[in-house]
Amino acid sequence: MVADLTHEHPVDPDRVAGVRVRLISFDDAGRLAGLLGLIADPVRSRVLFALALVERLCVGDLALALEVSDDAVSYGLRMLRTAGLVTFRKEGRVVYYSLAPSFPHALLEHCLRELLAIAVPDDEP
Amino acid sequence: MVADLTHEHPVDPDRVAGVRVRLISFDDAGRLAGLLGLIADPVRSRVLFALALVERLCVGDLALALEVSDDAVSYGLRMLRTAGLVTFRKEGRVVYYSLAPSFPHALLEHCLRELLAIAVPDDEP
DNA sequence: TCTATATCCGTGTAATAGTACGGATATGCG
DNA sequence: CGCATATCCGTACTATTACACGGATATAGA
Repeated sequence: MVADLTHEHPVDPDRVAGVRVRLISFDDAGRLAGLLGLIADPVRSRVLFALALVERLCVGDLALALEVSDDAVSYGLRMLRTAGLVTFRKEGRVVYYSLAPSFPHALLEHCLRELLAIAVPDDEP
Repeated sequence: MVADLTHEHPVDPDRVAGVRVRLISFDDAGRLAGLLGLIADPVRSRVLFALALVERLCVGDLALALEVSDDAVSYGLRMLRTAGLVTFRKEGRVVYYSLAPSFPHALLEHCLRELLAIAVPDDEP
């Protein structure tokens, strides 16, 4: 039978109802996913880690430090600053980026390190 | 000039060097991104929240609770269980899913709620 | 002023991801 | 035993994404 017509009646109505009232909305989940998706990228997460380590860096130096192309860094920074996660200050022809003041510094540093520890042991082959 | 040939010399060699030695590797960042990317999805994050709320649910009930298709839930669960974030137990023809024992329950619950609070205020238009 | 540098941006593209669809499998029920 | 249900899986389609490329802009220095 067609996939979406199955399971008309809940197997466990109580739990379903419990989830229905307490679960975050699809919109909120979308926003959360947007933020997480922003960090869920090797270049961007390393940019954030790098900025957390040394406070500020310009685009070219970030590219050198991460060993990726200027374009990749520039693209990543554009998304991060559009989301308000980083700020920049132009000094002459150099643009220095830093973590935004509102950036959840300790939180992310902590969470990401923990998640990293979880991620290392086993991986999907 | 071509984008990737610019910025041959670091503007701030000390900071670049500092980042180079202390930054997480591209591989680690990839694994981290993989894990984050897994959660960075409206369906999957809500699946995780739902399972955290009511302990266990079968596929069809999850679909009902989240108001998405069976297929979407099934697909999401497949990735989550491939990554070891959820476990399942087959009872008759029903498959019940739960968060894996090793799941960073409190950590994620905490982090995601915090991130959600950050994500709500402003959004990219 | 003229040239080189640092960065940004628009466009194109290749890879990837999410999901619907159709079918397969297994289990329980009458 | 046969039918309905719950779930999984392979395939196809679509949307999205990350990035390179070429060019534009601004600034510093000669």
